[in-house]
Amino acid sequence: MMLTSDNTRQLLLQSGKEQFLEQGFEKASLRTICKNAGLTTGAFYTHFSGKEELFEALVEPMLSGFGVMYREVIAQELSDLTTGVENELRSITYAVAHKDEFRLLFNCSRGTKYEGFKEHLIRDIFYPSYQEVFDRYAGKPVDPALVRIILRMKFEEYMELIYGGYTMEEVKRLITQLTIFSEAGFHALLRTIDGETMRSEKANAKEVNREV
Amino acid sequence: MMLTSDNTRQLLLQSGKEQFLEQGFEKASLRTICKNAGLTTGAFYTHFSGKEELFEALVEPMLSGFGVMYREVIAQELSDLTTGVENELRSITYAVAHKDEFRLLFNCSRGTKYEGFKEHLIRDIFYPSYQEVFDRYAGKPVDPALVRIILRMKFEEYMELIYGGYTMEEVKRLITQLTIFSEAGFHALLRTIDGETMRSEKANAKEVNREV
Amino acid sequence: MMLTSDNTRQLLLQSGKEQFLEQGFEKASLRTICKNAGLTTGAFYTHFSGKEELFEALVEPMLSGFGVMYREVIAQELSDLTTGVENELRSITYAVAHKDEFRLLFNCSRGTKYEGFKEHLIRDIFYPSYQEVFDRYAGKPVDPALVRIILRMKFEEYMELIYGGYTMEEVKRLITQLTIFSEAGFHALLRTIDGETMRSEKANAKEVNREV
Amino acid sequence: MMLTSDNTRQLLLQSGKEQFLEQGFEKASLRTICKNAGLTTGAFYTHFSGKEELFEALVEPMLSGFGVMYREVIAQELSDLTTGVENELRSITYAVAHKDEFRLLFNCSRGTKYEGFKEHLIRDIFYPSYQEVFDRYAGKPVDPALVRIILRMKFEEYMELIYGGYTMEEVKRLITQLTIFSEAGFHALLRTIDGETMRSEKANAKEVNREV
DNA sequence: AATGAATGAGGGTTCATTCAT
DNA sequence: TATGAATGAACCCTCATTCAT
Repeated sequence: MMLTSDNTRQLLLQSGKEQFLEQGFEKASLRTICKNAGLTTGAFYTHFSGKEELFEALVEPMLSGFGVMYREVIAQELSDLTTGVENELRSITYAVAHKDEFRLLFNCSRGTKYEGFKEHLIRDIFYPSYQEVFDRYAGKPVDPALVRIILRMKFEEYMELIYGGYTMEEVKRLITQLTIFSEAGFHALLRTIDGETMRSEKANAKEVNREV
Repeated sequence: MMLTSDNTRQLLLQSGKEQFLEQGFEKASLRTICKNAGLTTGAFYTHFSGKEELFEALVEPMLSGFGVMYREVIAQELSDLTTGVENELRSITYAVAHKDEFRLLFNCSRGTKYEGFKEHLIRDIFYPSYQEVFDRYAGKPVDPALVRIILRMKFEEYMELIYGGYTMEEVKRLITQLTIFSEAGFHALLRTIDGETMRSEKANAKEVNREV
Repeated sequence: MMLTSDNTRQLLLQSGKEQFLEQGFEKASLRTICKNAGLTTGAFYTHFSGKEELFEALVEPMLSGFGVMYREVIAQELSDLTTGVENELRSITYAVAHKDEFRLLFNCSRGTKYEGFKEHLIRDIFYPSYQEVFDRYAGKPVDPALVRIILRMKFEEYMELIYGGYTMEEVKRLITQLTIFSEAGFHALLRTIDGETMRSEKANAKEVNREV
Repeated sequence: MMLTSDNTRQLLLQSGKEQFLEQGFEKASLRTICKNAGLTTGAFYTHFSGKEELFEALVEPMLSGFGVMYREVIAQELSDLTTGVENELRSITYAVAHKDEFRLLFNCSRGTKYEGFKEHLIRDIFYPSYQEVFDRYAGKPVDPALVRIILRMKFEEYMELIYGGYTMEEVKRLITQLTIFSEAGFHALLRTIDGETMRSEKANAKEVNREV
């Protein structure tokens, strides 16, 4: 009977995920979710306190898992600036494994407490560490506007890698290439900003290649 | 007076815009929109045929204006590959002037015929010309996956430029810097892909700077 | 200007007739009626006090005309029992000339004070005189149930003659034939009821033919 | 309990029937129907998918029952021309038992898919077989206009028998008498049309009586 | 005589949630 | 655990009518 209960809960989670992905949280009908799960609306409330709790139950495990992973990644990122590709690959692998939940979080959460989570993530979680990494990497404070923009671009890069339907090999190759892209770009930027444009091209160019 | 009618329409558009931005199209209540405009729900239908028409009236003028501008920009882009910065600036300036409407279109249109417009824009409008520009620029076919990703990054760059609250001077500076970023990145990418990584660093590095 | 006014009124009457015939009184929309007449809803109220008055204005002239005619017909019917065909033809001719209005009255008046008019007409207007004619014709009281039924049948006969799309010649022929039908039927009925079934067939049969 | 559910459905059917009969389908208010049934409007949708389904639930069982019966009746009618009275009695008995539903169908169905059902019934269902019966009975093609009219008269005869509030004995007697009426009338009509008016009165008159 | 914006009530329907069973 | 009937508020929308202009 424990099994039945768990099973029912799983059915509801699955059906809820489908509806939320398809319709968004607000438009998704609890009736439809229950019907597709082969249950009545009444039964739903045995397992969840309401529509929002169902959404939370879908998203929360992924979120805490992501939090654990992210803390490890950022620690390593700060201790060793050359671990970029592996860390990114690790993040993406996690995200691909939780594709649907990420989509729920980013695209289907209007009306839940996770509405605006993407902005929160970027501004309050990613940005501070990103700024720190950039500052260290550049050896001096980098324009926050540039960091913000490049962070958002990186975020979008991830999104396409996650949802583009690529194999993990393709993802790995693309990450490698995009790291070349980003780091070469960043270096060129630093040179320009420093007014060092005409200086030490060789060294910089070599560095780019070495890092990739 | 004549003004009353126009005025009411404006009040509804304003109130609608606020509600749609705040709640999204589906969740936004026509009652609330009307109440905030100081009207009964019945009065609404003197001015609009329904909720969706109100949304369209908010978004359509911006869209056709954008279409006109985009056709000009892309024509120039194809005829002269070095006009990037000005064209981008022009696009962004337009978008900043229609901030709210763009946000309606991209973030608040679920349930309207504009749902999925962002994907349509990227995939069907921007991507083909973007691929063409990249192919010409590289002098050979570029991996579509890379183009897609870089396009999405560019798109996100725009988003931050539009919504980051920057002055136009800041935007101009940032675009210039980000063009350096992108083009340097792209060149580095081409070199890598060509297997030319170890060769002629100087020439390439110079080229990057010349073009920007 | 008097002409303009009359004209507008006529436009509204025409448009109203069409809508009432098509949708019935209740479902017919005053907005649509006005729009089809090329007017605003406000203008309507210059000419009519409301939706129901428009309906009345369509039906009332025909009704009083019919009342005048009917009183003449019934007077003659009572004074000369053999004038049936001419009287029927006269009634039908009138009805055909006011087809639409009759249809409004009988089929489209739900929600107006004319709802139930057909029942009123049959029960309170036609039935009493019909019973009287039958009683006189039979020379003794005829079963009211039979009179009611035959009256309703006759009424339906009229409906088909009016709305069947026949020419006036066809109508005339059909009335003549149906009079044979009705009178032969009625005579047979009287004989049966009288228990005179086996008697004086010849006389009765002759009488039938003579009367037609 | 189980009864509660069925009970509620019955309450809604009853209340719906009353409102539909009183106001017609379109004007009848679902809110009123529910209120009279002692329910909220929301509860209604547990039992019916909408207003029209409630109407259908009232009318459909009667319709299919009538269809079954009618097919039997018409089969017998075609195989044995003298079974008229019993068949009519059977039809009327059925109709009397479903008085309200017939009225819903014929007088209260505007706005439903049953709108125009009476015309359909007369034109497409009854008329063809009626014409056939008449043609066989006469031994030659009978003027369709006459058949149409007499059919409509017969239909109206039924209406009065159903709604006149007669006992079944009265109905039986009236049908018998009206069969005499109709058949005598029809025979007279045939004689006239044949131009045999002056000939063989005796034979015809006898035939009439024999058949009735 | 005509406009058309505005009213306010009501339309059918859907919703997340509750609760007796 | 699960049912599903019931709630009551809210949804978008349409209506006949009014009235300042």
